[in-house]
Amino acid sequence: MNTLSKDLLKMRENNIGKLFQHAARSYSERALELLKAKGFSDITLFHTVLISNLDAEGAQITAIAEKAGITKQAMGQLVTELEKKGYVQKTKSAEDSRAYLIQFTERGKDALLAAYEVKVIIENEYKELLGVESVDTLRALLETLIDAGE
Amino acid sequence: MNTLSKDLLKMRENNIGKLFQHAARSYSERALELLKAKGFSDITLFHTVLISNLDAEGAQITAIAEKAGITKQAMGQLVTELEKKGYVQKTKSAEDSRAYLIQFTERGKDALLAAYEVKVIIENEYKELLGVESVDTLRALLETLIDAGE
DNA sequence: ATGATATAGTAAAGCTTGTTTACCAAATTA
DNA sequence: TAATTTGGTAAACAAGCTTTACTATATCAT
Repeated sequence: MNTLSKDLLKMRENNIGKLFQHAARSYSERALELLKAKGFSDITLFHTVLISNLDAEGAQITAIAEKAGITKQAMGQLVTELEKKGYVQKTKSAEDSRAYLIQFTERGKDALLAAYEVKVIIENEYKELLGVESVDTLRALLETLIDAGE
Repeated sequence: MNTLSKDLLKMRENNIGKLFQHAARSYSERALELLKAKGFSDITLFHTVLISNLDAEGAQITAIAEKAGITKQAMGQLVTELEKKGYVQKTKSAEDSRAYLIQFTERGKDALLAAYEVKVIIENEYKELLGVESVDTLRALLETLIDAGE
């Protein structure tokens, strides 16, 4: 069973995992492109990890980190970067003097709104390409797979 | 248009890009788990970039790199690592004395076979979960999206 | 109230998965 | 034969993290 048949080699192509990866990258690149077009060229997708996990009331670093599924150190770094760029602000928490409250600045809110618009644009592009029903199907299938994997 | 409504915040959840990412990670983790169970615990998914882009006849580093879509330096590093682990061998090319021929060792062929089996196992798991037709649909939709993105 | 423990956050080092820049040697082309 | 291209290596750097270790504050048990 050790000889490598040509057939086997041919069948290596197109595993679903790779399709997921390519789709993810394709989405990311498009999203970044659109975000740039809307005037947010200093944000990377790394930054959107924070932006998309912070809510309007603000939250503590540890809480956002947990929600985002990364360490608090990594989130701390993100906060520092986005604070420098003027998207979030960091104030000492009134209730807990160890903690900080991270909140959107006005520019941060603009970015969140833009991110949302980008999402809608891309989904519409998908709908044009595949049809509305197929996009729903795609989403449902992905969700089923992801839920099963946990 | 600057106020952040709760509704908007709610709608941030579940963008398709994230679903792609999660699905990709879920696939990767399962693949690695199965590969480990088959006795290949010293390979990471990074390594499969080489394994899945090398064919039975062997090829030059630059050629594999181009196929894999990474730089030749990165591929060179991969080759070095997998050579150390005994999965590939590197011999001087007869035709071009600048070049090397990278080929699978017996263990490398075993790994390739195992990788193929893993792929089949995961696809069967997906078919059990979603049904055969839906897996085909999923694949077709992903391929359409990816093709359009290029 | 006090000591033990948990939690919020920071700091520094290291890892993975690469890229960029710079280079050498051999091959090809002019 | 000179100029350019190609195969490969080396070293430095970068993104996007994690691990380990630490400080300061808060909470819990006694």
